[in-house]
Amino acid sequence: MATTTETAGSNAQRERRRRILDATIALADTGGFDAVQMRAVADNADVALGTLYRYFPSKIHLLVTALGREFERAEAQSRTRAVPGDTPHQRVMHVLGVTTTALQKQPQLTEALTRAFMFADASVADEIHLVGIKLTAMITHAIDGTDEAREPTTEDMAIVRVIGDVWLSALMGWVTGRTSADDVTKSMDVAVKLLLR
Amino acid sequence: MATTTETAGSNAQRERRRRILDATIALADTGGFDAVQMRAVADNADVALGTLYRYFPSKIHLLVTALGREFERAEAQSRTRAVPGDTPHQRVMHVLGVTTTALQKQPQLTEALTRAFMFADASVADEIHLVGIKLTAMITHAIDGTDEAREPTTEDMAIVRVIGDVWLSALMGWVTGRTSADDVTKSMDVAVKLLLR
DNA sequence: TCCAAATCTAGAACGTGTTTCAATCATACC
DNA sequence: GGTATGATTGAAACACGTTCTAGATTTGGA
Repeated sequence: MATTTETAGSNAQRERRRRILDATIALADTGGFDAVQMRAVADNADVALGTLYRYFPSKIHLLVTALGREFERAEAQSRTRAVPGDTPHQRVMHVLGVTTTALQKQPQLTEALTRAFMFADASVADEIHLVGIKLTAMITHAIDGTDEAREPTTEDMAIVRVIGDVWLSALMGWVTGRTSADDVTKSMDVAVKLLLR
Repeated sequence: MATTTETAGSNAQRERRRRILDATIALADTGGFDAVQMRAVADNADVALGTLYRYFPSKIHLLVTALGREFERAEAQSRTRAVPGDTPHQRVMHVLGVTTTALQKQPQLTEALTRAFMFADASVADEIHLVGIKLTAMITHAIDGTDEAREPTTEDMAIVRVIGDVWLSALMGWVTGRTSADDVTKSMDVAVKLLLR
């Protein structure tokens, strides 16, 4: 793999970067989007405010990058095992259900990361794209069900895109307190039923 | 109709409210979300900052209310005529196409209103709900195609919900500069094809 | 018409994201 | 080892959403 942002720079720099992202996640987990204050992140990560801004040009970049790291972790884990369920619908719902449950356990963190994702503009396109790829991989893997990666068809990809859209929208409703976590699962179920038939 | 927020208060108050919303739209149309600064809105509407906050408790409330007003206008207009097209798919795409074209002509305004919608939390639930109702009405009317309103089936409503979700997601990609307006139309087309078959 | 209550105004002030700057520190190269 | 270059620090300053206050104005009822 080519040298990416994660592995660039000196040891000390990689350490700083890790501390910053750890502090970000910790603060987000405690108090959500509003608790991720740049001064607090800098303090907790033991770097100066200016340094924080040298590593991440905005709060949104910071949070979306943190989201990418979490997503990467989740997707890597999901990749290791086959998804239970007899039909694509069941398997997709299984993955979505597991994920939703996980998100429910850390509502503040979910709120912070989702808000950042929604607010991100073109300057964060790369990080957003990474998240999209990971999500697509997870759902495609679920439709497939096997350990082996298969080349998804055009229709598969379209379906996955729509599922991702519905998911984001449902998540948005949940993190903004307009709907319940149950509603997320329900609307996913309806959408998946419509799409995988 | 019961006395709603729009018609409550004295003449002078209704006038102030209208001036505020007009100033909001004008600023949004010029410079998008960032240009809608509370001090600028107050100045342009000839009210004090404190008064602005008495009418709308936050910038998000202000923008989402303005969005509701615009949506109401659009839906009222769409209600007056039958939608052209021979199939539900064609008719829905016609409505979405017309709407997307309209939004493209005022990209800054679209950006401001969409961002506000995405950022809105539970305290704006009423205004959000109004927008949802209007959108649902427009798409249901398009599926139907006739002048007469028909009671939508459960499946209709589910489909309309999913279409709305995909639309929001596509719009989000567009207003944040990650995708083109063409992409919006394309992804709507794919989603509608998947759903209305 | 007059008064009490509500509303409006002008402006200061606060919090947090972001920028800037001078001084200090670390690193790489001679 | 010495030095140039870049990174880091600490702190101040700015922008904009939001809150607050004291006084002026408007409104609605007696």
